[in-house]
Amino acid sequence: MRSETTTGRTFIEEARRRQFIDSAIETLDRLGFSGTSAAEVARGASIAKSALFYHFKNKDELLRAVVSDLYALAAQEIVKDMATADGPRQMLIRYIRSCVLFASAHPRWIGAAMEVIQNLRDADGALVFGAATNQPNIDAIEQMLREGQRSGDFRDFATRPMAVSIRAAIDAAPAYFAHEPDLDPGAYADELTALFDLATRRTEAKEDT
Amino acid sequence: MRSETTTGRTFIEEARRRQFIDSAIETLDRLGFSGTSAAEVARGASIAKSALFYHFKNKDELLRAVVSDLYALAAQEIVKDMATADGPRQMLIRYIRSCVLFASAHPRWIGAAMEVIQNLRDADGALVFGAATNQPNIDAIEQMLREGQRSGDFRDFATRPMAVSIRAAIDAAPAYFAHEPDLDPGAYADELTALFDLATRRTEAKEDT
Amino acid sequence: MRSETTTGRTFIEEARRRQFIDSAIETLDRLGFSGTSAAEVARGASIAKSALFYHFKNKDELLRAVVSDLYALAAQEIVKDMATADGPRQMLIRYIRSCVLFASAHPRWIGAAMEVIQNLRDADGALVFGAATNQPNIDAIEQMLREGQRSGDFRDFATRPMAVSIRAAIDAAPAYFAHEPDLDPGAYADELTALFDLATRRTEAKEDT
Amino acid sequence: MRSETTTGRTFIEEARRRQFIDSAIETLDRLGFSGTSAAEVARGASIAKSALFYHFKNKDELLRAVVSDLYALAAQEIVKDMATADGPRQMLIRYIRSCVLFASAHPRWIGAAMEVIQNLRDADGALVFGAATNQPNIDAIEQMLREGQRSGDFRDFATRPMAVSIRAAIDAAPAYFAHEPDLDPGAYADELTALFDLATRRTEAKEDT
DNA sequence: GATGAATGAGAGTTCATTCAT
DNA sequence: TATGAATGAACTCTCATTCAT
Repeated sequence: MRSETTTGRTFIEEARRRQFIDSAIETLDRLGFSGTSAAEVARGASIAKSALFYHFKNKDELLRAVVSDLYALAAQEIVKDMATADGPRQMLIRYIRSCVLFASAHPRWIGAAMEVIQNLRDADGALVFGAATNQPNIDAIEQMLREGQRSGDFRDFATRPMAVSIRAAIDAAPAYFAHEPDLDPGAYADELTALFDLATRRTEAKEDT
Repeated sequence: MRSETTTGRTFIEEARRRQFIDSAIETLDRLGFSGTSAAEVARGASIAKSALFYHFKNKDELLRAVVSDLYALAAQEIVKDMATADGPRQMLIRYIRSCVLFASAHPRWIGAAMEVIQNLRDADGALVFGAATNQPNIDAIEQMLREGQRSGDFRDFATRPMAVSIRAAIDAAPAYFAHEPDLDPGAYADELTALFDLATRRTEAKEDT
Repeated sequence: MRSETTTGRTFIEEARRRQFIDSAIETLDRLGFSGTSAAEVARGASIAKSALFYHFKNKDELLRAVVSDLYALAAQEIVKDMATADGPRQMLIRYIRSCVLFASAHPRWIGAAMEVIQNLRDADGALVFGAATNQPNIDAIEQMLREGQRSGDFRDFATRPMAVSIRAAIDAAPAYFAHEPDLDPGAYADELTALFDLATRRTEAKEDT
Repeated sequence: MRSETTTGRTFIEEARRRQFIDSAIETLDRLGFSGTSAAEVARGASIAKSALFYHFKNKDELLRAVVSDLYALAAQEIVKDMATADGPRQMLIRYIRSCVLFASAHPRWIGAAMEVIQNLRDADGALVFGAATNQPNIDAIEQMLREGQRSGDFRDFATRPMAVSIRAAIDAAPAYFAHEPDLDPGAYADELTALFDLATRRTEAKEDT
């Protein structure tokens, strides 16, 4: 009977969740994972601490939401960017560029998410967003790379170390954007794409850009 | 009259410090930064918790020791490895190779140190091992790169993004060594050196952008 | 909308604060300053120890409240008593009498407050209620004495040692009331007023009470 | 066989005890009772902490020694001063004067002893130097007062409150000497003796109650 | 005699979470 | 829905004391 979004939550409910998530992002960025207490998040949102546990089952669920909301947004934007890419080299270039520009658009959110990814653990001490979380990203890159090797666009290299390095280079970018806001993200993306294009392409035929 | 090491500590004192540091490394690796309580570290070392505070002024000092002991060892080994390198390209290759092999020799220690570096904060909430800690590494890489550009061995690229990416690729390695112990570190190093050699060198007899 | 007292606290908040303060007084009286742990105070109030830190920022604030609440009450009562005093001699007599009777009404509270005053130190090791706390009392007495000397009611003596001794005699009283509950406070006050009246008054004219 | 003092301790033993006691006095004066840890006392004496427990059964015994050594010295000096006093009035005056001058000679030691007297408690929470410690002093004063009343030198007053007040006035002096080193102790003593002489003596040629 | 090393008990404080209102 | 109040578990750290050397 009452107005609901597609998530099955009321608008007000949705609004409160966003308030808490936004405050969590800001707090994670400012004070880090272990400085991010429920009290601090609630204070930042100007809502009572106990309300947090009405909207989220527990603190972990809030932190997970910080990560998953970001992932959803990133996936959507990056997929859109890559839709029109043509050929393995362009796909890789588009992927790197898209990731870097996304990072430059949300440096603090990404920083916050990284705090959670690197620190949030379950009762056994295992990382909640462990290797399994980044693995799909790396797998996707590896698939692009193997595709390019099969098509002859890429030289013959071990795909795993290359994929890991590409992902690492992308993940290193947001820290720079966060602390050096004058950096030109486009130029930064250009450098990264050039780097990995040179590192991956087949070198025989030499008349490319 | 009493036997002392070069640090001004007795042997037994030195031994206890190592016990605690080793236990801290193991705990950081297993439970992460926020799971690493003084009680857990002491339990791992089978020594009373209060003894920890006899050997270290406080918990932070123990954690700092985890990092600084590693840094001291790494610097020593890497400098030794690079001593005989000849020319910019070889120097970069040696550097990367040396770092990767060092990482493969101490993956858990490095993982533990990273937990501390990314999480340990002072009373003001500022990271103790902040940007200032990794910056020297990146600066050193940048200097190598500029040297190579001046000598004509390297192509013309922005040195900062390249240095950041090199460091990121190196830092991403230990996580893999830790969880996939069958990985061949030498082969991994070969891939990385090839990657960045291709990305940096002046391409023969040609008009690169 | 919620019922509040003049302090800006809710009634229930105010009630809990009083519970803790009362328990602190009882504990200070029974076990002394260093025996008064947060755990013991909470146990005395039959409330969880952590609740203490919900109502008071820290233990020091609780202890300070023990003192300041007492001061507020004492000031109020003594000022009221002295309002109608006429002439220096009567003022001094009223002051002493009023202080002694107040002490006899709250001997344990005063003892508790003295524990705090004599022991509570800040981070630098300086007494929180240092000389500066008692000084105003002594200054007030000195002013009365000088007034009486100017008007010719009091003989010529050094005001400082006299004021210090008056205050000391008053402060010594509650310890007696605490341990000898049968003592008649009125008689005790009479003795003290006689003592200091004789010690201060001008002796020439001899037809006073 | 080895050289011993009258206390049954060797010279060196005696010397060490004094070192610890002196350091304890200094520490009590500087940091107060609860700041006076065994570690701090040992540091002040530049001796290992564990040595303290070789020379004293426990910390309490050290603190008790701070008090009892002072008492022994004080008793000796005051008795000597009073030996030649003649008549109740002179005796009281001599007593007050002697105490005040003694206080001015050892303000810090007295301050330290007071810290112990007011704070040291046994396992049950009872003051080790409780009422029972000061009582003899007060009793002695009371006896002087009663003597004077019997002989007709003193007027008729309740001896207990008077004795308590005299003792309190004496005890209040050292705090002033400690913080105002320019104060003239002789003058201070003169004021006190005048004060209590007037308060106690039979007023000439008159019909006091 | 004297020391460094070790320990258990307990200190103050924080925190995620619950619950009556 | 939202809040103030409360709690138990856990945390870092200090302390008096002991003991092998």
